[in-house]
Amino acid sequence: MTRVLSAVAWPYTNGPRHIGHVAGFGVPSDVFSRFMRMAGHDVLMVSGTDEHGTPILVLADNEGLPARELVDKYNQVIVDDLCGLGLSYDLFTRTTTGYHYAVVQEMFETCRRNGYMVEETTKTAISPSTGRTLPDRYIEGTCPICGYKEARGDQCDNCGNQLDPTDLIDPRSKINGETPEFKDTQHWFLDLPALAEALGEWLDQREATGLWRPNVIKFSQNILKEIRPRAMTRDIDWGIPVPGWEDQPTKRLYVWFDAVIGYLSASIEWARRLGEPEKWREWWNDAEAESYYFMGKDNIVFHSQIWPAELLAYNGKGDKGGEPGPYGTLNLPTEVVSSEFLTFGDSQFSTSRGNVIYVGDFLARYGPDPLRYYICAAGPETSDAAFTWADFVTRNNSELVAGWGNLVNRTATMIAKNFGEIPAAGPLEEVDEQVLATVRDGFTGVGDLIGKHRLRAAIAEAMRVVGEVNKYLTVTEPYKMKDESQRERLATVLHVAAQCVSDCNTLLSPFLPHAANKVHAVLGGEGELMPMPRIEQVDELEPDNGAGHTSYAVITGEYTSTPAWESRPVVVGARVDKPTPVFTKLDPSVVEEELARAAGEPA
RNA sequence: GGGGCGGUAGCUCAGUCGGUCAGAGCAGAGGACUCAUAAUCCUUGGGUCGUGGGUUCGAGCCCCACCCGCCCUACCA
Repeated sequence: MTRVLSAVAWPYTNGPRHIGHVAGFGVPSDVFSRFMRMAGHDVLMVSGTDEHGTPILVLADNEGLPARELVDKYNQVIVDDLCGLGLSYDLFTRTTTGYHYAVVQEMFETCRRNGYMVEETTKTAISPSTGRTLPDRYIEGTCPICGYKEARGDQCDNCGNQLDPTDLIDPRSKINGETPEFKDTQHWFLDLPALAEALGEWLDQREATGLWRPNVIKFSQNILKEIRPRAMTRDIDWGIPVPGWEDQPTKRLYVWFDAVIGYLSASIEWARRLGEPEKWREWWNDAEAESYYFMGKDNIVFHSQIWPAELLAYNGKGDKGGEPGPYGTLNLPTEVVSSEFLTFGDSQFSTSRGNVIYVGDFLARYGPDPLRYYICAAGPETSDAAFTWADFVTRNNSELVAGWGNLVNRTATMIAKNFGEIPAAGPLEEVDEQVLATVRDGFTGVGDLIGKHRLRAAIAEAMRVVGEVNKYLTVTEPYKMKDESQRERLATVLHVAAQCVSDCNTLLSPFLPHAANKVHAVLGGEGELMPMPRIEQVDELEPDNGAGHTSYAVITGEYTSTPAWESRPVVVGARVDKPTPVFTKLDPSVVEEELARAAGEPA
């Protein structure tokens, strides 16, 4: 048994999440976490919404809402969506809690005490009307090199040259068109160069495991070459106050500094709510514990560089030495599991262009498991993957419904018709032994692949096993055994089939937990096979220290009843009625409907 | 501009150390069967492995150049 931290990327509360988001971090992390629990490991799965940063303020202005109300609104939507997908978080919280603030401030202070936070003066663009930092990307102007009128502050999209916002001719804010002011400002910088050697050693060690996806490890090592100090504070009035700068309300911690600390603060919050406030340490201080971080590729730098650098600084493990703070020596990531991007046809999902499929809409129309299946079978695991409605319908109908759903249905129908309960088996023939062995071997094959985060291959292997069981029924032809003399053989074949369906259901349960519960019931099982998360309203633990909530919704759950990753004998005599289909076949017309909907036409 | 990833059958993608690697699933075609949501099972896969060079006895797999797509480059997974 190993303690496994499943650290799942924190969705940003600037809108509802689309299916590309959950394809990147959500479903893969849940499949892995569910599997690891089944394999007997002690999993702690944490995440939450990431609610600070300039984009929130810009959007709040646009929507005419205070930032706090805006993040409350989208936090609620995201919580509903992720819980609806069945993502089995132990705690899904948020960054605007007093508890998170306290942990972030402690991390900051210890990093600073250890010498890894350096105060520097820089020139930054400020919005004169709001006094906020104007990030380079929010500034545009005329490119001094090619004369392109809409060059961004950080780069000209026309000639490709990297720019400094102060170089732009006629710079203006993309938010409101005003001319930014460039002025000197004080900020705390994380001294990444002083941590570079330790980071490099850690990455080399990680590379040696051979487990990281090659693009992630290579990218991470590469960005180490040009490492520079990075500002961990901002001129903004939305975020976590900077310790020591409480008298300057327009200085806050950089959103990414605090967001990654969420993995730690959520773990501590979880333990505290459990009533065992030190229990989180089993995942963070024990060097034997493992931690897996799930995200999209645009987040790699924050998880393979910034976050480990913060941890090393906290642990006092960089060039400047130092001592860990009260949280002790914290574990660095075992593995950074990054997905590529799911695209919508040929282009990226884009909320602003309306080229988007929201998780909530998808769940309402098709339910969680068809989406989970699609993401596992065709998701952006090692390269960008294109979602199309036609492909979704095809995979749903010809793989999920016709392959797996049909096997469940035909097996249960024959049992219901002939026995009404799972019959006891007579003597097994070779064909029976073979199919049972094939299914049992599936646990090794599928499990290894999930452990390596190869979900596409894993679910394909599980579906191959399903195909073997379908073949078994075709070969043994139980539906032809109508004579009384064949009754024992019929019972044997159907018993074996039921056993295989049950085992296939276990094999597929990390991917399709909702369907797993239905199949479990079809075979006369009692209760829930796979535990599900729930939404719970909780009280703020540090009401005086946070962003003003007194209570908020979290996703949590009780997962100790998770079944083991192994074949479990079916219960002879368990009642089996004529089943209703577990999966729904989709009419091909939904492709047209969805395309019309995307085009903004009434469906 | 710099860095990264990718371009393999109609579609979506596998191809670890260079030598049965030219593959899988789906779609299509033919056949069998009927328990099942017309589902299942069997048979059927000549695609210049983006382009042009190079290294090698031998290259999707290594090197060079080029074309195309995507991502990162201080705040959209």
